[in-house]
This record gives sequence, structure tokens and C-alpha cells, in this order.
Amino acid sequence: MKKGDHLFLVDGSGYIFRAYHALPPLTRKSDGLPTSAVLGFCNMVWKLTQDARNTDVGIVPTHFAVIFDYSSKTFRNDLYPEYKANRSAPPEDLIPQFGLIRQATRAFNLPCIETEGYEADDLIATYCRLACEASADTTIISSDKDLMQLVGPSVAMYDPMKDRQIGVPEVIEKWGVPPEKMIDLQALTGDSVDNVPGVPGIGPKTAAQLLEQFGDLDTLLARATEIKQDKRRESIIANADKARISRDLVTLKNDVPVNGGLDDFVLHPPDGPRLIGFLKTMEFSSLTRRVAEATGTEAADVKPVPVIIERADTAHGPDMGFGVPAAAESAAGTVTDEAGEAVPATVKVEPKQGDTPSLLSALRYEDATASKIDTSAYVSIRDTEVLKAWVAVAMEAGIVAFDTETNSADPMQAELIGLSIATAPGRAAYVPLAHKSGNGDLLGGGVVENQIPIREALATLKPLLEDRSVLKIVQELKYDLVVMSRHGIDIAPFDDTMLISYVLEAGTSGGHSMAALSEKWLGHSTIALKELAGSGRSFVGFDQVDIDKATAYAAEHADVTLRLWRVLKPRLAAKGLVSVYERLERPLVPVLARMEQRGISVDRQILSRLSGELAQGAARLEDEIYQLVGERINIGSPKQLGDILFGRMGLPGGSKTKTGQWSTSAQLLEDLAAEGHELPRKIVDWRQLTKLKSTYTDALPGFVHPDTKRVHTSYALAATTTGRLSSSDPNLQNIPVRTIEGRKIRTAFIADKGNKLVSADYSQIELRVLAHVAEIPQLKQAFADGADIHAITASEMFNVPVEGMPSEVRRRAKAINFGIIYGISAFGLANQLSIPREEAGAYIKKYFERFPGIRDYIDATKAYAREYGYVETIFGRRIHYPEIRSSNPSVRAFNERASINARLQGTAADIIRRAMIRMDEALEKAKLSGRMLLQVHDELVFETAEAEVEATIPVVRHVMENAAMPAVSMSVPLHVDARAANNWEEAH
DNA sequence: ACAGAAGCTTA
DNA sequence: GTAAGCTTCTGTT
Repeated sequence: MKKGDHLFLVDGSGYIFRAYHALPPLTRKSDGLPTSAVLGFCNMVWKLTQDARNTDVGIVPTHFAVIFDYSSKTFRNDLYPEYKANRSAPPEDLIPQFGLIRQATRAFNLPCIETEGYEADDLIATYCRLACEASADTTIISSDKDLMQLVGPSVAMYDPMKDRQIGVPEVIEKWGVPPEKMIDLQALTGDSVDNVPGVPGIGPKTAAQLLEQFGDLDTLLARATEIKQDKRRESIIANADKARISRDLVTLKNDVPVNGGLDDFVLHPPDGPRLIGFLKTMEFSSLTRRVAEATGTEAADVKPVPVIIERADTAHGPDMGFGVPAAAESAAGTVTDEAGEAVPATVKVEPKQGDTPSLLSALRYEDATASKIDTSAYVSIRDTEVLKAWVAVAMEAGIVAFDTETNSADPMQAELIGLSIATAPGRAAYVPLAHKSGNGDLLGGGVVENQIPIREALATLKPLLEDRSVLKIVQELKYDLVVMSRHGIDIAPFDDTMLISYVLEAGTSGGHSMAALSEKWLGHSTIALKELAGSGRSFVGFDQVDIDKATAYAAEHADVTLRLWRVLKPRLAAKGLVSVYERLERPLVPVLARMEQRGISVDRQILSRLSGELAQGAARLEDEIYQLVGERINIGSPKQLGDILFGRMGLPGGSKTKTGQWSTSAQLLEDLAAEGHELPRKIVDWRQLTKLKSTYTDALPGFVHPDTKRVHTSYALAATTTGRLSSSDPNLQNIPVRTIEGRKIRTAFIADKGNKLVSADYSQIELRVLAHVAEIPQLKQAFADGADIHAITASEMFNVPVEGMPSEVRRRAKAINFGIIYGISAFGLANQLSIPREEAGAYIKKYFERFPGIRDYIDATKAYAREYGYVETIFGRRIHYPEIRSSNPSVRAFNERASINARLQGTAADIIRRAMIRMDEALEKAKLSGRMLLQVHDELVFETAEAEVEATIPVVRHVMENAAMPAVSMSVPLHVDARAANNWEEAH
């Protein structure tokens, strides 16, 4: 070894303990062998020997050795029998890792050094001296203070966990003394971990001050009487012997007899196949991949090598058996991402051949609920290197639960406050990013210290979140997808526990929120946000929440999400619902996330003009109403209105609501108006104008995003029982269309300059589904012919020709057709048509005579729902009706109607979902710029370049009309009407 | 400040 | 008769 050479000495034993406590646990997939310390070690060594420029050391070593303790008994025990006597046995899952790390060292083709009777620190001191004598530099890979006495001009330390170099200035900064005085300092302070006594009452601050004053330990002890503080003086005088003994214990021996010299430590390039053989055995797949790339080895050609695993009872004993690498993941423990690529999943309860999906479900359930959720056990990650270690473990595990914490429920506006991840049940961490110290300070408080900068944290997490071989598990994924997408991260592949629950349990009580699922499946109540951030007026942003509390809350989310996934995912297979989840639910999430992010342009000028007109109209009506009533009542109060109309004015035909109030429904007021009463007419008109104003023209401008200048609705995937989406904030699925006044609001929804809006909607999709599932020949024929379905129905029922049919006849048939979809009742039909119930009953009877298949369909659906407690769409989506067997006849009848409707509404919802999932790719393949913006149950709204309108419409129509294929070949054609215009009113 | 009822908008 | 969401009023907390 010569000048200019650089020796790296890794404190292997120290690293093991530090890694074990700092890193999240990881077990080998095939047999549960604990490996997190081994993985951390391998990652570190690989980085130090290959990517030195990526570390703070910044140097590629020429010589490299890993040093270990030989055993716990050393020469220091002869000096002081109590030395390290208070050390308890290492944790059980650490024991096998001691041997594995030595084997890892050899696999890296690195010297593995240990000598009986000496600690690793003594060997390090000895090699440091030898390197120094050869004028070479040394870096000690450790952060142990016991080694800091060695730091000097040619010797530095490097903390691999914090990616930090420790030189003379760092030692002084930390301990207040230069490295050469570290021995004296430790002699005074002692070390409770190693049971080095020191002087009681003297800590590092006092020790540094005394050494500053007296120079060194011997001088201090000789002149101890000069110390002013009584207690301190007496303690030092009384414990001088302990101080001397401590000095002997902490002084490293730099003349340990060693075999061979530093030249044995010359760093050789790794032996690719040998190293890969070891890494494969450990099942470190991502490191295997990196090593294979760097060494140009074909990893697939390398066989895993047997490794020796030591058990707890024979920590230093001989070979106790070979770790057998897993040949392949068993089917039940493997999840598949969209590309059909198998993604390995960590399986603690190992499924065996012959296990049924149901058995696996049961095992997983026991497993997930076996360990209690302890919110105090979570970790706050405040340091990039620690985050990297978690990322490495998640990479190897192939699975990670993830959650974001923000300051807003709106993902388009939310700022990221923190992130949480979980790698195994109970092992979760929170990464605070933007917490502020808000202790009531009028100045607003500053940013809390020791938070990883957002850019750095995201750069560290991006490779994990986008890695094709790591499954990300998220509750209500779409929110996080939008938030992370705004930070340039596209999470994939993924599972969404909310959607899994929705597929399994739609229609059962409780909903699919994390709180509900945790309660239901884990028997655990999650921390409520309002416990941390308050509610209402006292609500504070998540950035104001104390980090410890935020950690418990946020990491719990990741932990609960992971546990829920372990419970729920296997149930999909057990119940035959995997394809519903994988084809109808999961792929829709990124589609909707993109639609929400695009938003739609709204012309605020049009809305404000409409608001003015509506206000004028309403004001005029208000004056007229006050005139008629004789006083200024609150027209918006149904209570006051009812009292005036039916009490004071004594109008006829009043009825009561279920709370005993007079009903003032539009239907009832319309009837009164038809009898010539002036006031009810004006009230109905007033209500329409104020409704349009408050709900639409006044409210919509408030939803225009400050940056994008567009309106971004939020679609809920798991809010309805039938599989429909819902829209909120704002709801763009109930924009008026029926009245001329209402339609004007749609003119405010516009295409950007140079673009057009294209609206494409399914014609009579639910009736077509009915014709298909109930197999009604006349209806099928009518749809095949493109005929007027309601006219055909009327013609069949009333024996009148379609030609010249009175509109009232067609209207009644139309009402019956819709009635069927809604699970018809004579009561409902009578209400709808304002006819006696007997007459409505007669119509229904007639209808069933003409279309007996519909009665069969209704009876079969009721019977099925009663037997199974659920019904299914033609694509297998399951909708539960737990109350279908209720003894209450009206409850039972309601559930029967709902289940009849659910098959039709749900099937239609499935069809448009399938179209949406395929749409983006179809447009891209056709090289069209068209983008899907809105979904309104049977309608899709697009924005597309004006020049591409003609090319876009056929693509859109083709995707929508063929959406049921190839899963289901419908016996009725689907028909789509599509138009383009500058605004939604004209396009629709 | 919140919850429920009434009423109205959509498919 | 099915499925949703939003606003206003009203009474309670």
C-alpha cells in the first residue's frame, strides 16, 4: 500500500446492530428468513464499491475490508469483568443475519476480518495505523463514537445511514473536543451501553469543559482539588480509579497481531455470477438486477447458492441447514398488474398447494388481525438516508402501502404536507415534508426543522412509486394519483382497497371509507382527523398538526391500508370477483384522474349575465307574490308557504309530508296552478329561477381553478350501489337540460379556442339492456330496426298503429317502460301519470301479457336476490340487498324494486365504464387529440381540435357501441348519438 | 356548527 | 317506481 491509496474499513458488527434497529423489517418471501440488515449491508457495500461518487465520501477505495467482532469475550473482560456485562442477547431475528452478512462479504469478494479476543474496533485501529504508516488515507465506515479517537488528518469516518462524513471538525462540533481527546472524554463520561463506568455525574458537556480547562485526564485527576463545584470535585476525586479503568477500556488497541498486510485488501471487481448467486438466494431482486446490469451478467443464468443459516440456539455453531430459494411464487400469493406481469407479494401465511382461495382468505384474515395496531410504534422519517433504506426494503418486498397527507380535500388544490408508507403490518412510517410550527404566533410560525425537502423526498420515492415490480397499495387511490401526478409522479402498478371493498361489498351497510373498513375488518378505530386538526371554525390545516400526532395518524393509514389489502384481496378470488375488479374498477382510476385534471372551460361572463337575469326575474316574482300574499314572507320556506297557502288562504287539495308539514311540492303546486290559482304558478316559477341561480350560475364560478381557469369536478367510484359514478364539487352530472331557462346554463360550458366539445350519448341504453337480459323478441326487433321503442310498446299494448299515434298514448307507454326499469309498482305509475291506481295496475297487467318475458325477468330477479342476497350485472358486478328478506313488506318491496333496477342500471354503468377504459388508447392509436372530459351516466363529453371532429366522432362511437364486447355479445345493438359544437348545450 | 327535511336538478 | 348531489330552511347542540 502506498501514498494516494485509500482504505475503506467497514465496521461490520456495528453496522449490523444499527441497521437492525434503523431499518424496517424485511423477510425472505419464500421462508420468512429475516434479511433487512443483510439487505442494508449489501446495498451499502455495493454503493461504496461502485457508486462512490453518489456518496458523501466521493472517493472510490483502492483497498477495502469488512471487520467483525469475533465473540463477546475480549481482553477487556480481563481488565474489567463487568465490561459489556449488561448486554442482553441479540434479538432472535437478528441472529441468523450475523452469519449471512459474513457470507455476503465473501460473496462481494471482500476480506472478512475477525480475530479472537479483540473487538472489531481494535482491528480497525490497527489497520488504520498500518495505513497511516504507509502514508495512505483511511475511511472508517461507521458512526460509532468509540472510533472517533482514530480520526485525524489521514483518517475520516463515514456514516452510511446519514450519508455524512465525519472528520476533525465534525468530532469537535459533536463532542466539544478534538479526536485525540475523545479517549479522555469517554473515560469521564463512561458508556452505559458498554457498561464503562466513567465518573458519575459527568456528562459530555462537563467532560469537554473540564478537558478544555485542564488539558487532559491525568492533569485533571492530579489537580481535581481545584474544581470549584463541590459535587463535581468530590465525584471526580472519589472516582479517579474508575476514570482510569474506563480510559483503558475505551482506548483502542492498535497493535493487534494480524495475519498478512494491507495488500490483501486490494479491491477487486466483483465476481458477478458469485455475487448474484448469493443475492438471488436472499431474494433481493432489485439489487440483483442492478448488479447484473453493472457486471454484465445474465442474472437468469445464475443459480441461487445455498447459504448457511444459524439459529438462535447455535449462534456460532455449525451449519444448521440450507436456505432453499423459492422456485416460483404460488398462484394465490401472486398479484398481477395491468400488463399481466406477475408481481410478487409478501405472504406471511404461506399458501400451500391445495389451499383454496377461501382458505387463504381465512388465513389472511387471522394474520391481519393477529397483531394489534399500535400507533405509537410508527416512525417519523426526517432524513433522506433513512427514507432510502425504507425505499430499499419496499423495493425488495415488492409491495408497499402508501398515503398522502395534504391541506385540502380537493386534490387539484392540495399541497403535500407529508407521506406515509408501510412495508409490513405494524411497520409504517411518516415522512413530514411541510409541517409548520404554528404555536399561535401572529407571524404564522416557521417551517418545522428536520423535514426532508419535498423535491428530495419525491426524488427518492419516485423510483419506488413508478417501479413496475412494486405493487403500491392505496386507499382511495384517485386522490393520491392526482396529487402525485401534479408532482410528476405516476404511481403504478397499484391496488385500491376502497375499490376492492366496493367490488366485494357494494350495497352492504357501512360504506368503503378507511374508517369503516378498519372498523369492519380489523376491529380497529382509526384516529379521526378532527382529533388532530379540529373541525369547523377551529379547523387547522394538516401542516399545523404536531409531527408526532401526524405520524400516528398518517402511518396508521398506511398500516391499515396494507392490512386491509391482505384481508380483502384474497377474497376477490374466493368470490370470483377478480375480473370485475381488474377490468371494471382498477383501470378506471387513472382514466378518471386524467379527466378530473383536465377539467372543462366555463365562461364566467355567460354565467354572470344569467345570474343577473335570474335575479331580475326572481325579484319581479317576489314582488308579485308579496302582493298576492299581502306580506313579505320567506318564499324559500316551505313551512311558511304551506301555512299561507293551505292555512290562511285555504286552498284545496293540501296534503301533509311525513313530518306533518303541509306539502308544497312542485307537482302539487302545478295541479293548483292548472285549476287557475295564480300564486302557486308564481311560486313554482320563482323556485325554478332561484334554484338555477343558487345551484348553478352563482356557484359554478367559485369552482374555477385559479391556475387552470377550468372547472375540475370530482368523480366518486365507490359512492353508488349500482356501479354508477357520482360527481361532486361541483356535480356536473345534474346540469339542467329539460327547460329552456335551464339549458342556457349549458351554453357556459365551452371548448377552448380552436376546439369543439363533442357529446356522445347512448340511446335508451337501459331499455336495450332490458331487452337483452329479459330476452324480449318484440323489443329486440324494435331496437334492431332502429324503431321508436315507446311507440312500439304502445302499439303492442293498445293495439294502435304507430302511424298517427296520439302523443298521450306514447307518453303512457314511455312511462311504463321507465317504470319497468325502476321496478314498477301500480302506485308509482299512477303517480307518474296522474291516473287512478286501478288504471295503472291494469296497464301493468296488460304490459305483462304482451311481454311475458319481462314478468319472468322480474320474478327471477326477485327470487335470485332473495336466495343470494345480491344480484349481478351481465359483467358479474355484484350488488347486495341485505334487507331483501325483511319481514316489513314495504322494506322488502323497496329492495325488490331496487334489485330489479340494479341489474339494468348497473349493466349500463359497466358498459360505459368499459368504453371509458378503452377510450384514451383508441384516440391515441388514431392519433387524435380528443380528450374525455365528462361522464354523465350514459353520455361522454370530449374536447377535441376543431379539425379533428369528423375523425373523432367515429372512433368515439365505435368504442362506445362495442364496449360490451368481447366479454358479452349483446343481442341488441347499442346506438350512440354524437354531435360537436362550441358549447355543451348545442353539442348535446 | 351540524343534521335532517324538503325541494329540485340529472340519468 | 331506480340511482345520485346541492341548497335552503329549521331545529338542535
